[in-house]
Amino acid sequence: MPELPEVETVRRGLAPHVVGGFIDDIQVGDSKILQVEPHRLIEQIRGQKILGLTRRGKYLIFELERHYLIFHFGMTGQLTFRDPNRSDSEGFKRHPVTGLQRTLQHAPDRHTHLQIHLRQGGSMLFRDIRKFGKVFLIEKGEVSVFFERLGMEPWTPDYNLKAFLQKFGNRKLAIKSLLLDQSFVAGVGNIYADEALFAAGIHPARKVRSLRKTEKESLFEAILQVLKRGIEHGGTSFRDFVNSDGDKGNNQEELQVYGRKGESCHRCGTLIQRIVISQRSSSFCPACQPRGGRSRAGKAPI
DNA sequence: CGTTGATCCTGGGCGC
DNA sequence: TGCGCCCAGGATCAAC
Repeated sequence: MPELPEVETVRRGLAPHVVGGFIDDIQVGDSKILQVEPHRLIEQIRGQKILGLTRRGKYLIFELERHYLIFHFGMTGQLTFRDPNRSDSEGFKRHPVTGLQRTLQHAPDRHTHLQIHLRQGGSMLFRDIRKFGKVFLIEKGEVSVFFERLGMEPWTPDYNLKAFLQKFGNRKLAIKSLLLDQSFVAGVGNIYADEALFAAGIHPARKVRSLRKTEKESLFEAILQVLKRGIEHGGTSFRDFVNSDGDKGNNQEELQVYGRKGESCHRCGTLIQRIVISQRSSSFCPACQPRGGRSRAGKAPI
């Protein structure tokens, strides 16, 4: 579940290796993940210079001369840099405690669906076990249409309290579902949605229309806070996430509720519960995030 | 229009 | 030990 902090972690790790470089050979494994004809992709990007590497929500964007090459990691997508001057690690390593499947720099395997070799040496490997990831190639002029349905981007002028409050409307769905909607705030997924709701003291099943203004304001800040912490800790490696070096992040150690069902709340000791909202698991502290809300909006704990 | 549910996919964990 | 079953879920699309 690479969300905004994980994609940003990959972006930061990859940029120094690839920006300014030229694309040489391209190898395609399972073309299912490609949203462009394989031969067209190869034709169009071979020889192109990588002018920049940016991010929008959960999308990683390579700026080429005439195109944008765009990655979405889905559930298990990994984009790593393979340095020819470093040796590959042998297969995959299992973390002794977390059981996390991990690897440092690795050679392509059966889950590696795209290899982009660079002229100066080195290559980018896109690996995706569940193949929910996608690779797009679009003309530069198409970029605004491509992202037109994406919502506010954190840390840009678009992400402001006034716009945030307006997006709520008088809707009936659960706040958790709204947070997962990429047309609301771009980049928030299941992990950071649960973490933000905990930080704001809001029960995930609360209806959007029932939230007080003070609660919405808390959530506005909480989203920024949990995303920032996620980036600072190199992303959350709950299962498959690895950074551009093939190494895991550290933010899983910082999680307050996600994946902590049955464990004690770090803030009050109550056991963390898990419920399902719109087919998605939601973890929360029943004491810190009361179903009926609070008499006064809780300030972010931690 | 708003909202929910099915769908894609594979590995891991569990029960028997 | 091995098999079958179920779960995880981002985005999209169909259906209510």
